[in-house]
Amino acid sequence: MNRARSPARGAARPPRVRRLRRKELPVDTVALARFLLGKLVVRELPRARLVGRIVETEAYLVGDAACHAFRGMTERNRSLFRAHGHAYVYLAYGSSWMLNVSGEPEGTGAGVLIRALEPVSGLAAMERARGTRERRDLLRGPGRLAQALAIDRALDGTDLCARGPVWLGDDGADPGAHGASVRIGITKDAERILRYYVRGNRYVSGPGRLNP
DNA sequence: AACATGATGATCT
DNA sequence: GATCATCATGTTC
Repeated sequence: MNRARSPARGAARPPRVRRLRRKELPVDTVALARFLLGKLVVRELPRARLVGRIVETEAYLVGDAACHAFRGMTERNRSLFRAHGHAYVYLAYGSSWMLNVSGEPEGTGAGVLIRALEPVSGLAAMERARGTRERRDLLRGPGRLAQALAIDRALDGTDLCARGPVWLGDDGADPGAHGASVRIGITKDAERILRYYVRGNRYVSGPGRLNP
């Protein structure tokens, strides 16, 4: 591999990452969507640890027609009803896996879609999984990040606050200023301002007009 | 029939 | 390099 392309140029060791505890997560889906900006998604693979910083999220709420749980629990959306901090992974458009974090107490269906990550470490494995070395395209977009991190249905229901194949971390980095907009790619309840992103971050997805 | 998308190619800078 | 329009895709209800 070409070490010159590593993002950790000049770093003697990777930054220390602390796993988030469930009681640290807001028990409110909107609050969680904002809280997660700047935090880390850590994917443990047999040969590598892949890490990305969350730079874009969307909240899907109780009573929200765009939320998969809107019409009640089904076999697919079951994980959305787990206690906050569990993974809900589903297939969109027949080909893209979506990673969500459940956001309410057990029995209530709502969650946060992780829409984009900034690459932090494990870039070589991400490049292999994505079939490109274009850094900006590795994790920008919910389907791309799932592909880069080898996230699929096998991870649905995973406790993201426990030791396991994928979890949420914090390295103490300043999350930076947040922006908000309508959500991307939906038709129902499309006017609600429930998308959050890190202002000025190059790895945020979506059209420029939504990222002022 | 709808759908929480991405790759591609055209066009502009 | 950025942005935009187009369409392939197959699960889910």
